[in-house]
Amino acid sequence: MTGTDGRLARGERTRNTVLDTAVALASEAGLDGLSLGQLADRLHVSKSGLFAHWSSKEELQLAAIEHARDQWARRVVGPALDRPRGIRRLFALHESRLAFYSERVLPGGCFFAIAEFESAGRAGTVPDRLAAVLAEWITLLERLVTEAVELGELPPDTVPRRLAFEIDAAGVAALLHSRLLARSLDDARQAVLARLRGLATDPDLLPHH
Amino acid sequence: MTGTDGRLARGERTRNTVLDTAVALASEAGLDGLSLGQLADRLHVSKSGLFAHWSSKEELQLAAIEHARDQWARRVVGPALDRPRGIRRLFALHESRLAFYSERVLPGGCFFAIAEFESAGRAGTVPDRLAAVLAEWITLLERLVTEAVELGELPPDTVPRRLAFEIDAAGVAALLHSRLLARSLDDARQAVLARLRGLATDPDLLPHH
DNA sequence: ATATAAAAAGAACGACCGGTCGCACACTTT
DNA sequence: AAAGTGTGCGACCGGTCGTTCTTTTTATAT
Repeated sequence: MTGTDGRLARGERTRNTVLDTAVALASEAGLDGLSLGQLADRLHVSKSGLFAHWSSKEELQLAAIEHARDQWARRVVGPALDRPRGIRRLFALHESRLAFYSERVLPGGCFFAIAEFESAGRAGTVPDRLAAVLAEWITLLERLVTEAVELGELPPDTVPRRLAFEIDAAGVAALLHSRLLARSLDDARQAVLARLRGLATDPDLLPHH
Repeated sequence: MTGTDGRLARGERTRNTVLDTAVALASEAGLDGLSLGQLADRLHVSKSGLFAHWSSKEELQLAAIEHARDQWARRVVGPALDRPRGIRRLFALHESRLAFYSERVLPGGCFFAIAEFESAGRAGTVPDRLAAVLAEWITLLERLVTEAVELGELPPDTVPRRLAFEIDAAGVAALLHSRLLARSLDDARQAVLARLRGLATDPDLLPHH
């Protein structure tokens, strides 16, 4: 009987554990600041043991990106997609993003934000992949805006790209200031809520406060 | 006759040159990522020569913060304060910030943004000083909003803290995405312009597009 | 039981990190 | 002229970085 090789299963489990910690550490120090020595120490593992699973730091970084993307899809995008299409789903996405920050799922707040800042202007496989994931996120926001327009919940002259930018901006700033300005997460929620209620053809689809 | 010690003058000149480059490098790699070796190489100077002016990397980091703050005050805040008080000055501040980014004054875009991300959640003299400078910036934005309200150019029920947050958020997101999304700077301008024109008692005080 | 292959440890590498030291030069003060 | 001070260099320190190589442990397959 084959199919469940305990060795492979153990490796898979190890990889997952390592990537969990790697994403958490990188959310604080960035993908560059992430050090294999510190990562190994945190996991009570030898540094060379990591090379049994990834052949270089860059490969581990790329794996961490995919891991963080999965986490984001599961914890932020997933719950929003449970809501009905349109303006409610759009706002729910913004709210679950803010919840991800306020629940401190990652100690640094957000893996992608610091990674994007860090790799701005640089070239390479890692920045390329990060750019692709970011484009995915912006496209998702734009698509939800477009759907709300098509459903008649937002006015037809809405510019999806700009509204998506505005909503994302609130999230980015909330994260950046969350350590310093206590109310930044609440400000980000209220700002987008007020903006969407101002635009919505039926504001009652959204919470009142 | 005293007052012009050639040695002191030379030192002052050197310090300024070093800090210019330090701020530029730190805008890309962050204050942590800033390496004394790379900084010295870029300036065609020996590493130990840097220690003739600052006793540790942390002191150089603190000096770089003050240098970047001066630069920001001169190139962003100063021009805006030439405009008449009120909503025009408020929007001018946003515009000169975006100009600072689009002119690529710093190769990384903004010294403070990456420094703030990097030092989020950490303790120490450097994060403390960065927090103080950020608070200064937010306070300035809030004050300009408040002035516009007092002049009757914005409605009396305006919440200065929230509007300041919204304007800052557009700037932060514009910077973060400027490397990837070509129109992010224009989006940030249009978003704030539309928002302020929507609120203003006299929209003609602001540009039309 | 034994062969096999994945997982992990351990030691060592060259490069770079922030930092220290002594020394030389330029300039001012006495 | 001598002493003192600001500036800057080159050599070097202990430590950490990513990486490589060899060896040992662990679990499956035969």
